[in-house]
Amino acid sequence: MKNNSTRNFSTKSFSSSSSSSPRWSEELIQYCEHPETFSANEVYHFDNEFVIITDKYPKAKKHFLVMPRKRIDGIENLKKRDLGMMKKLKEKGQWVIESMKGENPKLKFRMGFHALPSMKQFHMHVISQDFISPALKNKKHWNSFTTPFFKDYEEIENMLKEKEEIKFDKIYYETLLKKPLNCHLCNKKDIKNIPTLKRHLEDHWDDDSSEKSE
DNA sequence: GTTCTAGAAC
DNA sequence: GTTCTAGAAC
Repeated sequence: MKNNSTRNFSTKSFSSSSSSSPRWSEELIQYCEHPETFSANEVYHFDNEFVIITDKYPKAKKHFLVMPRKRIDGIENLKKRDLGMMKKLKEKGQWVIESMKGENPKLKFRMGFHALPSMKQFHMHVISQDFISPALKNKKHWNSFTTPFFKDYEEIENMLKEKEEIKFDKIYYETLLKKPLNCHLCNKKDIKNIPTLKRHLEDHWDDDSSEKSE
């Protein structure tokens, strides 16, 4: 088998010939601009104002991104005037959660935002709290959803009501991502490594009790 | 955001 | 020797 590396013609003049941000960070934008071009597995729902996609690398059994189709670069570019959009965003999120709970009442959800998102285009995570998924692979993945790095919807809405700008300290929030692995359901702290954490999460899912002794 | 992989940890 | 993490990616 050959390493066919001869595909050098630059395809698709995407938005960033002058911008310095890498292409991968802009991947969400196409879902907002052309939701109709994606399969139902990728785009769960869309209308004129919002798109709901299934996360390409889900970190739990159910993991969606809910986004306004209007271009908003990131959480730091939210303004007070977006409070109306936010309320509808929340309703979209709640709608997905209800739908998923209909499929499996055992699922618990949070909806919210990363303090320091990697992807452009403002997006809200709707993620089930089992965190059982092959795509959850490292400490950063874990801590981004289980430490204060994850901001619940209500917190952001309240911040926006109080201040015109939302800004999180980069240094501080990056340190949160390096914290030890602690269980989000029981008092187990400093879990040895990711494979051990994954077994622990499976146990929680199986016996459905949020208090584990081990 | 992911992939890949060197070398740390076990 | 194998498992696991964490940093580079031009």
